[in-house]
Amino acid sequence: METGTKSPGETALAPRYDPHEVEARWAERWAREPFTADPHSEKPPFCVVIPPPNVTGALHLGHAFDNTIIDTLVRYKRMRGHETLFQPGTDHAGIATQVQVERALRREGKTRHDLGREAFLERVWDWVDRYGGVIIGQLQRLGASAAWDRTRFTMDEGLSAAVRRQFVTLYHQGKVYRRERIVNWDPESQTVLSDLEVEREERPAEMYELAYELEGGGALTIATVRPETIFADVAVAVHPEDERFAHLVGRRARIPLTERWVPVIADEAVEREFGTGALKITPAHDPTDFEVGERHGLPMPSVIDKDARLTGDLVPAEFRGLDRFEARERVVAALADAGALVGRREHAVPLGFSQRTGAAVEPLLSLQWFYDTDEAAAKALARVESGEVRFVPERYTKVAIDWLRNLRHWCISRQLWWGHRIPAWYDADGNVYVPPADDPLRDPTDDPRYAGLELTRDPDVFDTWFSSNLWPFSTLGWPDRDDPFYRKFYPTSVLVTGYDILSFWVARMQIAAEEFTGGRPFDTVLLHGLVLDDKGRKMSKSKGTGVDPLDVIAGYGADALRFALSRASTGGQDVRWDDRQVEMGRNFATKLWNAARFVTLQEGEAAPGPLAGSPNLADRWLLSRLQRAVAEVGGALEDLDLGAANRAAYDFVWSEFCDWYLEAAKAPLREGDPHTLRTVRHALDVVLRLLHPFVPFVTSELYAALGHEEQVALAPWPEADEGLLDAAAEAAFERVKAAVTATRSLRAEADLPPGQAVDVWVAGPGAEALLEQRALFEPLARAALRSGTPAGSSLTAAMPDAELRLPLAGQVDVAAYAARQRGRLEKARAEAERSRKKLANERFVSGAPAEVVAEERRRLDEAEALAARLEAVLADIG
RNA sequence: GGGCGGUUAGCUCAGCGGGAGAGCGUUCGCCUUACACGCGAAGGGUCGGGGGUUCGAGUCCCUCACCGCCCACCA
Repeated sequence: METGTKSPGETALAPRYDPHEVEARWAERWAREPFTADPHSEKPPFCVVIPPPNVTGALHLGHAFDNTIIDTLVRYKRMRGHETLFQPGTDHAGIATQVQVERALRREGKTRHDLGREAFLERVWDWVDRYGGVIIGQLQRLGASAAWDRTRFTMDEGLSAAVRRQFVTLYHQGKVYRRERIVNWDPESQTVLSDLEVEREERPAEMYELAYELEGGGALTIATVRPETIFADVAVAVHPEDERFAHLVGRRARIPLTERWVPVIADEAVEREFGTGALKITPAHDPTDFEVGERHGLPMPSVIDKDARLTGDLVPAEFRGLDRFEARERVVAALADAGALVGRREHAVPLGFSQRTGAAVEPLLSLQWFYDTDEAAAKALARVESGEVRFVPERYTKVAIDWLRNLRHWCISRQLWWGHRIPAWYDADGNVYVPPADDPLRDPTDDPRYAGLELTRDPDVFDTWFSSNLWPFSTLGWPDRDDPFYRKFYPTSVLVTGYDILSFWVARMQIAAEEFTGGRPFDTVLLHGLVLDDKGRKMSKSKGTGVDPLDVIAGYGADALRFALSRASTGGQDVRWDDRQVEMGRNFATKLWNAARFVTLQEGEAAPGPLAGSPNLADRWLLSRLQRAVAEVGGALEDLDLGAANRAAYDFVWSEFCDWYLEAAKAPLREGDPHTLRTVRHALDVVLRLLHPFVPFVTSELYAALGHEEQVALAPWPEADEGLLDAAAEAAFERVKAAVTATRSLRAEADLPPGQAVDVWVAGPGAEALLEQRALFEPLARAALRSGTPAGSSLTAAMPDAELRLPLAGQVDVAAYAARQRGRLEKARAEAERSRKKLANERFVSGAPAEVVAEERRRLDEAEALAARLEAVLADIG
């Protein structure tokens, strides 16, 4: 590739960095030559599967967050010598995709029923073909170093077969069963939903008190928020220990507006304190009532249909066919007329709404497929409790445990067309036929044993999550356990996702892994927060509060976006969107570009031989600091703390490498110092590798510009070299830095133009050491360093071991200067006083660690020396 | 009703047991031949309130307040 063959001097780096051209070029390369994984490699594996985005969706910030974190880790591990597999792919997203296509159809004035199942599915597949590649391209633009040659889709042949095997196996194990139970019905999308797909929200409503006439006289008043369902009542319940009603249990009550008499029963589910203490039991339309009905063996008539309208013979003709909300008003009016309505008041009730359509969910009795996950969940739970599966941040361990403990049977069938069709067939009598366990792909209609039977296939499909739960192993070749990828990369290393789908996806993957792989699907779960809008609310497309990552990339570049996201990933905290963080990333990429540009502009021969022992203090300081930075960044990445890694890398590169080292290197480089040239080039090389996981594009371009044939993504992570650590050089350089900073302050206080040549006089015990580093000091301070004290008046900067004096020239605001010095003196005195007090405390001296006490003594000395010098300075001013 | 997170400089956030940091913004200087998406200097915080543990507490414990999220079958 042409970008890989440039050598320094061959093509100068552009004076201004343009991320768009550079990023587009590298993204295109990584798409064309993906980072393939070798399952036969001897290297240790590191595998992360992408949380599969909706195949027809567009990249949003949640995806950008997932993939930035994943890719940063994967790039790091790759450089660290792991065989990495970033497994990409997409999800068919059953209900979401079907709703999209139905919406498009509606614009043509059609419904899916006008087309019929087959034609509709063709439309969906067209849709997938048309939009299906879009999000993959967007992920590539983000710089995801995934194995694009292995891209999977949950409706692929292989993955579909895996889903089918899952169902068939579970069916024959008796864990999957078909039953009539109360379910969450979405009347808008006309399908059942799992409990997780229902969002609870409190809504203002009314609670009605209704009097049920008792057999033999009197009445029992019950409380309800759903008076329109009274026609499906099969009992009235009170608490077994409620003496107010004990005598009524066993008698019968008449449902108002009807002539039906139902028993008064006693059940613990009734709250004595709530409402009137009596409850109507409507098993077909309330989950609690359903359980009560089961306990008491009550009939379960339904009066609401799948369009949420009142239906059936039990409903008086005048209400039949009415929508549930309209019916409520009419029934309430009728109840009032009949004198049965004895009270009504405002009462907030938690209502269920479909996560997808927003429609109010209707609890209905319905025949559906359920999955009993208890056994597998218990195994998964044990692995979480033992720490075999680790959660980061750790607090989510408890959330995961709670969730695995309190699982209810999962409704896996959906009345949709788009998805994996349930491989179950029925005969005329309703008997179920499922493929044999050892041949799950064989339809019962092709099974000679059932020849002659009239079998119809279940029209329903599976919940989307009933395929994505297999993702960590279905993408690696399962059910073929001999697939080299499955053998090499399973279980996967880290699962990265937002905490909001912990229960939807993470727990279900663990359960599926227990069922089919007999173990954990991943070692570690790294959960990140949600990206919130600038006001701290969840981003929402419908409210228009969303930020489009593609706009961000267009405006600032993908490196900038990645920088902002990795920096923001601390402790699973939510991220409030802030353009300034992205700007920071853009500026950083540009800074790096310019630093590299400076380095590549240096001509000459670098010194050969080892780096250690450079005669130049700045070189030794930088090499030592570089070691620490590499260790810190690597350590933070090993801890999965990307925010800390990002900060450490940023701080080192900007504040130390650029601000101090490159500035300090300028003078030696001007004189052709081969040691400094070598150090500068080496340091840049290391810096590019250090930063590559965070800002892959700009580092790739620059690394190539340094003349490397191999791309930086495949270069080794910087080697730790303890021999380059040099505490003495660090301390000595810090003293020079302090003197330079003090001199610059003097300059600013004296209001001297930066161009003006000045002398600075140094006196005191530290003078000698500074004079030795004159060559380093002078260009940084832009001042000539002289020994001793100047004649005439001067501004003085006091350091603990020396004074720096700048001769006064012209008018200076001495009063303001003196005030500042007094402020410093006060501060120094206060610090000295604090240290003195502390050291006078016997319990501190004996109780605290020796090095802390020693540090305190050092501080005291320093503060006292500084105070003394400041006093002298102030005395001079008068 | 349970559980969790947050409250640190004007803004957005790091720091989570040894004397408060960053970016942006503000003030003052600078086109100092890598970089004005920049350089230098400066100002700015009793780390939400109260109590406790400790030689020492943004940092650990308790408590209160406010903001936010998750879970939950009082109709």
